[in-house]
Amino acid sequence: MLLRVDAASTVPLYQQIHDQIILGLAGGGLRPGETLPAVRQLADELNVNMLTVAKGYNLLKAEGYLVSDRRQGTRVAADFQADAVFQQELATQLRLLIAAAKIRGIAAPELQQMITAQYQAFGGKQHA
Amino acid sequence: MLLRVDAASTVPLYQQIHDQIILGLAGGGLRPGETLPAVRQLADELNVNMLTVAKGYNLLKAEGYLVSDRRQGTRVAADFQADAVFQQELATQLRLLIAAAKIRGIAAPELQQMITAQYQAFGGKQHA
DNA sequence: TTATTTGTATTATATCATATATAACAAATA
DNA sequence: TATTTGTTATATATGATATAATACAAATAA
Repeated sequence: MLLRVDAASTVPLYQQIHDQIILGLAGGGLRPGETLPAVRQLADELNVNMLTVAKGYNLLKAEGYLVSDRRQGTRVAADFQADAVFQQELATQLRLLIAAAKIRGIAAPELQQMITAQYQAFGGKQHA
Repeated sequence: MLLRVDAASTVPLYQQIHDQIILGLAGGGLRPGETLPAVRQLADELNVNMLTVAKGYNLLKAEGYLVSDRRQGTRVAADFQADAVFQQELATQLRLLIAAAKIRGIAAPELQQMITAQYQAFGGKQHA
């Protein structure tokens, strides 16, 4: 899976790494059990510091997407469910997006169709 | 419309002000043409600095939600459409949310129902 | 006129997040 | 033994965030 970062973006580098791995998991470019690049290797590829990659990995580990040990490096977790914390986060972030869309005249069906399209773009069968 | 901020949150104060005004617009607690509190007054109510409120207002003005002049203070704009910049932002942010939901086993219909519920929670008729 | 209120601008300061650089450590492997 | 893994530690630099204290221009109200 190919990762890229934009140093000029206002989005922190570790957050960009985090987000792209989430997108990779949804799209099937990363699968449960698969090993990710070592922090030093990915840092070298992206021209960022080792600790920046580690910060992105650690965030994903705290969320349950990745696991690490000193034998096999960092791997995708076997499975991850939607716990209460995630449900709450999702609802909060979705509410703000919906509010902005609604006041700009975007109705519910239009937003729902965007969801349908995005789900199909990710593909239907991959991942845990 | 009542605003509150949480100084302990990781979300910047000016961003909290920004987000709550968006939610207020969607819910009808704020209407087109309505005057907002003066920066000094709101700063006093929230116990934050005047410039922090101004930063939140300025962000909303840059997005087209508010307008200011030195006569009548800061008011809600008459109308605001969904331009290309907004559409792009919406799609990007929605994609990340959908990716996270999908890999946690949340299917499209569940997400779409959340949208239906949130739209109804905001109410159907208000605002431009 | 004078005083007040509005958003805005300026200058200074403090703190935290972000990011880097460098080095070292423990655990496992080749 | 040497290498690779994630991890930890220390130090440093920069930008974002937030505050403080003034001041200004424009409009309004007394």
